[in-house]
Amino acid sequence: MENSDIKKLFNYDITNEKSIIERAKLLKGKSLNEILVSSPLSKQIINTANKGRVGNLIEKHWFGIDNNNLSEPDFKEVGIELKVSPIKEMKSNILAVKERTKICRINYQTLVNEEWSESHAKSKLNKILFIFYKHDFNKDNWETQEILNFRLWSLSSDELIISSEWFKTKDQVISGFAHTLSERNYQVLAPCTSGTGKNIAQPNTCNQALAKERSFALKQPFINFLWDTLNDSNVYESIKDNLDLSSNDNLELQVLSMINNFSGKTINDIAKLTNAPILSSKNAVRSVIMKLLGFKNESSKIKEFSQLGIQIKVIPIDTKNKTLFESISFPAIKFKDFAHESWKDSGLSLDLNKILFIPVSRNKLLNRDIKERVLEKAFFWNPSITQEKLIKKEWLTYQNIVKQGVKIDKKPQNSKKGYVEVTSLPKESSTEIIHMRTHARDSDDRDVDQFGTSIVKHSFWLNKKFVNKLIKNSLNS
DNA sequence: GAGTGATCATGG
DNA sequence: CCATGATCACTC
Repeated sequence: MENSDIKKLFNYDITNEKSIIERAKLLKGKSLNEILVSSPLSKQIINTANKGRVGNLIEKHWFGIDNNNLSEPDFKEVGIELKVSPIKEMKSNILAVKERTKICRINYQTLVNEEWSESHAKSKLNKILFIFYKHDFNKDNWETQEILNFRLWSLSSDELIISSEWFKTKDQVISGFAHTLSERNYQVLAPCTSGTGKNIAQPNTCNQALAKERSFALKQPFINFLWDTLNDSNVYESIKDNLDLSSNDNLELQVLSMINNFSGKTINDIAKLTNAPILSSKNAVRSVIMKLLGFKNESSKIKEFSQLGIQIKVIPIDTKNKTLFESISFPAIKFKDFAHESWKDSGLSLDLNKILFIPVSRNKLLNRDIKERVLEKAFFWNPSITQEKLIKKEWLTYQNIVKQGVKIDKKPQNSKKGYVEVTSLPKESSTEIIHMRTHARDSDDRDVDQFGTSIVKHSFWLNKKFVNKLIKNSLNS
């Protein structure tokens, strides 16, 4: 279609950034069906099996751009690439980006000769117009999915980390190890498997090893940060600014050394040294740590941790044995959603992406006072390849049971209701790393599964024994 | 005292 | 009020 035709039919100037943004603004609140209905083009049957369907629909029926597989940006005159990103409801009231955003396919043969400034990836990354829509996994509701918001993002602010990860991928391909690439070794721009999953040839390999087909993708936490700051950017503070760091490379080490400088001290001592108030709430310890890390507001979110998908867990341990009192919980799942999730995009997979554990010890019997608790040695953890495989296996076991329908028996016991509900879900003792367990206000705080069965709210927990091993390893290292 | 389902308590 | 971090409490 000619640009002049686009102007006539779609009422905006495809060669002008402002005009494109004005057009994008009108998308807010519209359902996919409304977009189709308002389209000046003839409708076609949408193939709901096509993963690019939402993007294609918006490109074609809202912006008048023909679907293509050219390697130039969608709005080529202004160098803007259009990406749609599904938003899912993680827990009530909290909306988050569902998955990574694919940028472009990696061509191993040509990548090795590319320069960053002229690369295929950079041409797609320079400027991206993200369009966020509310995802519905039920295909029958496909057309009612609604556009929530949009954001124009420029590479410049994050080019350092993104280009360095592009080079990291390139270097590995140059050295003939494209077959050992893994998304897990990257923080923002990652080579993730894509396409049909088949294995293809790579240059420079010495044993003819085939590599999986991959694409560059911006990882979920990074996109989620862009989404989250649309709504309220004030809740974030930068830890790099607070600690005066120059790059992401040593972020973790710097954070650790900052915290571990104070290990062995009581919360009271630390609060005094950092001029932090001690709150009466359960996150009192966390608040003190935030002050220690230089945060002005102890309830701020940490910008870089959000972008990199790192979360902090302050974990109570016993002074003597340095072991957990309890397993560690994550937010409650929603049974209906859990039955439909894929492991990679699951809530748990994101929660386990990377964790900063901050153990705080107390005497099991005597010491109830938060002030007297002692900061122990903090450490980062993310699942190793072996651990992740096991976690995924255990997660799938739970998912399969939920898919079939959880069985619930009432067993008499001396509780409020006179019985406890025993489910067919595996217990902690029969798993190694994670288990599922009730997580509710009380036994009337319930969820409903896809069969209409009422069940007490549950969440995933990290097994006590497993985390105890992590603590031990950290103390011995 | 480990294991497991139930429940408390705070702050947003 | 509700989600969640934290912990309780009953049974074996």
